[in-house]
Amino acid sequence: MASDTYTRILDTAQALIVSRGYNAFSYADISAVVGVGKATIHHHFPGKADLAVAVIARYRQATEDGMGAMAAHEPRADRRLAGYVGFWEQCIRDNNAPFCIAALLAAEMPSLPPEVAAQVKAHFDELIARLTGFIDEGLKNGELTSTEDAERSARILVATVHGAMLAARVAGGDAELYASITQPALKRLTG
Amino acid sequence: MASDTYTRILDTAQALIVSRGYNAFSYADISAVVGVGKATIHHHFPGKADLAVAVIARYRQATEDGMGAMAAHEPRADRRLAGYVGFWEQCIRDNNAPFCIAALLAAEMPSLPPEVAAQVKAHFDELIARLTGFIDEGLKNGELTSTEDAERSARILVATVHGAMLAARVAGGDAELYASITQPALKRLTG
DNA sequence: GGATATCTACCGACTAGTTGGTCGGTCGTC
DNA sequence: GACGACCGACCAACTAGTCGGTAGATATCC
Repeated sequence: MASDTYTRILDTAQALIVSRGYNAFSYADISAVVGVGKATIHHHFPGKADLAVAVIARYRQATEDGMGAMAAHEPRADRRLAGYVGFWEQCIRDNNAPFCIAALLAAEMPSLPPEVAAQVKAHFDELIARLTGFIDEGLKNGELTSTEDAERSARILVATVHGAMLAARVAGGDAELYASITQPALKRLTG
Repeated sequence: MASDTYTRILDTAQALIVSRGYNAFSYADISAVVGVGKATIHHHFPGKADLAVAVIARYRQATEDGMGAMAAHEPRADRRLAGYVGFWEQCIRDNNAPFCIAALLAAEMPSLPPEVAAQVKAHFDELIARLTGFIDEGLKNGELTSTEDAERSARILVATVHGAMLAARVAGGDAELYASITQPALKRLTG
């Protein structure tokens, strides 16, 4: 069972990565926030890469859980996509985790330890696969329309969402700007 | 007149930032590549932030020059947009500077020195303004069509381009993937 | 049931290496 | 002789990571 300290280290690391990326957070930062010795962090996560991998692995799981719940409880494809896009709008609005950790790490890709890079790639693949599934269903039952195939539509949607996150971040966390970019992208699929 | 060393420091810093971001490049890295003492870099650029600002300022100028040239020599709006989108496709394909420096720094925004952050914001504003101009012209003379206004169309295009860069980077520099995401976004405007 | 061994969580103190940055000084040129 | 370009040596602060050790819980053996 995951101890309290273990979880708090993960939480803090995640928050720090979201705001600074992989290269600009340190064990000392986490140590100060959690109120625990640096050595303790090494006890739970031997190296920095291990810590980052654990953070992304948990993030991937949470994403999969969220997507799975949506697949189970929301039958309409258009609402599923709106749920994905809207989730991030809310995150930016609440300023809690206003950026997709994987998108941030994607930018740092060339300087990432290989294990971390592999997790980032895995997240992208899973995310695209999930959304491709949603869109594919929607195209077949007529809830969605697109001139592109499902996978390409998914990739375009994700790219737009990530690009909109960047724009919102540059604008100081502007959720309206994010929405004004992503809503048309959504509407193009939902018709 | 900009000395040779001065320019080579800028070039190297730019390349390093493109591949690693602001936080993960050091004076020592540049020193090793350029073959000049660390103190020399400080002589030309007193602080790290000064260096980064100089890199982005030069990048902004180059962008403005490129956009200005396009405005002067390419009368058709659709070809102007294709020029912008295609420029990055070529960069990814050649693997020379396969990422927009400002998009990368945008991700690191919260951990950037204020002067650097200001430059990033300025680049985004200029880029949007230029593309908005192109699109506005195109909509008026019928070369382009869109259900959105010019500025929003520009923001959507830029977001898609930046998101596609991320996707291509995760996929190990896949220019085809970049193109497969950006081409439909372009076609939506050029009809 | 009491002594003993083991395990996990945790810590202070340390290390070797790196970070951005400073200093005094040397060289060649105008 | 002033000036810009440049350098080696240095600095304090920070980096990830190591080490030996402690406190407390849990299990094991007699």
